[in-house]
Amino acid sequence: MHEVANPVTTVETAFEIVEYVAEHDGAGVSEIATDLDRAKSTIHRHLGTLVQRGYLVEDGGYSLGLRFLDLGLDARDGRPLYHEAHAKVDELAERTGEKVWCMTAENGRSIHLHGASGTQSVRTNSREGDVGYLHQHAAGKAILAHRSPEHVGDIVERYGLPTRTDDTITDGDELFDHLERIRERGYAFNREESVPGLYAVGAPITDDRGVAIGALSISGPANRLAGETLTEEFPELLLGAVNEIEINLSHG
Amino acid sequence: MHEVANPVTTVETAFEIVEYVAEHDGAGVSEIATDLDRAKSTIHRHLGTLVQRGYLVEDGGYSLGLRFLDLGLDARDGRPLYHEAHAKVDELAERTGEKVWCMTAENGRSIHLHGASGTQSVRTNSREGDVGYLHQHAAGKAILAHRSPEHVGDIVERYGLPTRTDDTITDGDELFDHLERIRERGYAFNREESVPGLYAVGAPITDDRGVAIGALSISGPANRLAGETLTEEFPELLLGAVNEIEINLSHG
DNA sequence: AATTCCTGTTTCACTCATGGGAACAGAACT
DNA sequence: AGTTCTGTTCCCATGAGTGAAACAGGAATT
Repeated sequence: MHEVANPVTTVETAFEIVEYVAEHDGAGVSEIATDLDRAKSTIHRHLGTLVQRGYLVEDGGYSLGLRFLDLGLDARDGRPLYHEAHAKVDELAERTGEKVWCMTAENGRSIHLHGASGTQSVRTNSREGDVGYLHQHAAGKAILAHRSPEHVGDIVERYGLPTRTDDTITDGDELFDHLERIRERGYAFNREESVPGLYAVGAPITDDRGVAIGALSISGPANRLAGETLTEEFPELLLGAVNEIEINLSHG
Repeated sequence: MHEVANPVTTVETAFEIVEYVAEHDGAGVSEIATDLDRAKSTIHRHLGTLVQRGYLVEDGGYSLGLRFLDLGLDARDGRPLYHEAHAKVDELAERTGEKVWCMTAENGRSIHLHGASGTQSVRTNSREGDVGYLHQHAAGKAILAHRSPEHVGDIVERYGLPTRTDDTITDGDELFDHLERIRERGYAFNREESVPGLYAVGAPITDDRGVAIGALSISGPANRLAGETLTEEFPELLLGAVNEIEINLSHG
């Protein structure tokens, strides 16, 4: 997994602070110092520099600055996948009435790129930009199935297989078995592996070399995604959409 | 403007690198090193740590990581203004057919929070998350008009009054005159001060104490935003929308 | 095929900046 | 007035970031 030899520790603490503020909006110097186990003076100085650059704002407690929004949208808009998948995701959501996501992978984690809700979509607590684990959902497994075994092994080694429900895959061998079948089948299922009562289908978006660069998924309540809807109708819709996206990406 | 005494310089260089990559997508170690005038080894080590944390990705050249998207959307969703203004902006765009923006200020700079296009909107190159100068547009001036003169003075001192068109305000006294009139009038105009041929109206969104926390603006081609449309109709629409937003913010 | 000129990588001293401790001030509450 | 938080500032020691140089690998040149 190519560990970094000498990380710049000062930068790491800076981002630890940023990430702490992200999770504890409105935190103050003392609170951050005690929770991160650093001297108040250290935190104070870091906060000052981060504020000056616009990455944090202070208003009786520190919060994330909108500087991140600029960079974040820049990052998103830099991915052709986002642009190509956007309309297709919306279309699938309208057609199926369910929740549809375009996801991608980065650093061995899954990232929600764009989602659309149909008329009867379940309300999940997922949000664009959310970071998750690839082995926990249909889209992520579809991606893993189309990556090299070494790559998958590295990811498992790096993050483990954290559990979310009783049905989350927690065993490495089991995961590889799943991926094998997903590769043969062409798409992945998720039966309550991430959220109880939630089923999903996911299909990979691959590049010219057959490596997955992302995936689309349709998810909904288990009772509605039953029988041929789950095993025939939705997979077919996904494969059609995915195919179009792949063509547009290799373009044109 | 409360300068930071001792900035953490290592963190500053880290963000210099991040910002460089944002503007030069796909840049490499050598390029960054020469342009930022640092040793290659330094850049190399910084890039490594930033990649490991997910803030950059490497794929034959470095790019912004989607980690920023997560933080950026977090920052955006943390602002009540964004949520309250969202629907109103969409509504105004549909009703007027023009481009409507909700903007806010941070660190003395303007930030595009949410925009909506009407049926005949001009295509501007503005994007959500974009950072700009407050004195250059209607929304920004509306905000400045409802901030303390000292605060405005600090901002002018910090960033100057950069020009964009022949009509951009470049003189401090002139700016304060404008703000005076905007304060009396209740809304601001922008006649080709940011983009040639583009007119706009902006109205401030203030808190309980009368301090501006953001603004709405409607912009369109000068020929269409003429006469009473600019001076009567749109200001009235804006003031109505702004008023509702203010009520919801102080809530409720 | 050999050479050149790019990359990116690694190593290693040196120095400077980071980090922590402690002293300080100001607010909020008792 | 006293207590206990908060955030701020100073300063010193040390540990970490920086840069120079040497290195390796690839691409494009000859």
